[in-house]
Amino acid sequence: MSPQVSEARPRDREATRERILQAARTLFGEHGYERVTVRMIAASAEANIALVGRYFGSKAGLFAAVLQGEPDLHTLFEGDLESLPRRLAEYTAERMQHPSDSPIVRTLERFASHPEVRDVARERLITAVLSPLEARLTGPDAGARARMATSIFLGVSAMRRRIGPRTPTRADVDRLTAVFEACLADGPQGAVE
Amino acid sequence: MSPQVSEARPRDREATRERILQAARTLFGEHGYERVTVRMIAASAEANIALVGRYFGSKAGLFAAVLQGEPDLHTLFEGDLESLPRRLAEYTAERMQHPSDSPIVRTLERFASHPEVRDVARERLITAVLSPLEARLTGPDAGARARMATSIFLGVSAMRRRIGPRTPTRADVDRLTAVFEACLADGPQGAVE
DNA sequence: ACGGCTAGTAAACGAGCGTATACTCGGTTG
DNA sequence: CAACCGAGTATACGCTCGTTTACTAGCCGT
Repeated sequence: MSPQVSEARPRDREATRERILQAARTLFGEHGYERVTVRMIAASAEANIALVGRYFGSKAGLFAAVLQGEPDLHTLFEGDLESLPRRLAEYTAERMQHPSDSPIVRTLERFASHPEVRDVARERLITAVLSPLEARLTGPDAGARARMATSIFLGVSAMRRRIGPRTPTRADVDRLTAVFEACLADGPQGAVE
Repeated sequence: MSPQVSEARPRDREATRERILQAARTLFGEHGYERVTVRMIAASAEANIALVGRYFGSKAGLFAAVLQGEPDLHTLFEGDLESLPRRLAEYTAERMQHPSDSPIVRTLERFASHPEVRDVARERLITAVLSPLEARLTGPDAGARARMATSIFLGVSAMRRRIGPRTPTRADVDRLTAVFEACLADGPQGAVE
């Protein structure tokens, strides 16, 4: 028998850890925390179940590691302020089309009620989305406006996936832009009237 | 010993069924489908676990019965069209303050990925919220506008509860009103510019 | 060549889940 | 009073979960 029957993997702690992390990233983003089992992750990573506990302590620890490793959305909030609503709208629309992109956002969208997980996800949401967005805003109530925009930013796509996974049209993006303008405007009542 | 030691309940099939249904309504609304166990429901209703299966077939059947029994939101969408955005905004804001109200909405907000449950919840969401709202709209893209408004309507409060359960201020409601106006307007680009 | 460290494995643990079964017992009916 | 129907009960089944334990086997320094 030739030795490449099963293509034995070299023993590499760091590479295995990374495979598990990547599998968890994908699966958590796809199905959410509670619906993904440690066995699913291990199978997807082609690693032994026990290694998840060994390298990350627990399932919640692995989830935290996933969130830690995800890049921030800073670049989305940078650039000129005037076109920020449209950038948010386009990013939101894109997430509707390619739901497997951006596992962190999908994970945050559906992070559930597991107490252990809720706190770490909440903190991550604040540092990755809410705070950088708020930092860009001027005028009164910047915190409240950023909070509402974040809610729409994440909440819309979480719901949209449920009530009709249509690909957003140009008009949808335009409307979404108007929505973000209305909620980010620094006037006393936003874009109303 | 007086006979009221444990205040033995009279045997009443319909009353017991109703106690289970009410307990499920509350718990599902509070914690979502997956996080509520049949045992929790039975304990809360002070009924035997087996009765849940007897009266509702299964946990998913009980969930469906809860959704069936909840009243529609028709009244919210009735009335004059001009003030509809504000009514939506105020209702959304109220749900942020009193999250235990309206179990159906909370349930729909967080209905998860259980296939059995997703379909019934989706259908209920469409008939209770999306369709009546769409029926009120005129102009082109009424379906798309109603879909986006529904997404915001449910998604915002679902997210808001995560990133900061503050009671909405007057300015928040105003901003939310502007948001709904922007997304419900029948112009080509809503309220923008 | 050969211990020893360690990545990786196999298997089981205890707990909790939804569900199903066999039973008890109170109230009504003949 | 006795037979019976059905509401309510106690309990266990089969399963999956996250986690842990005891073990195997490859690589390295000497």
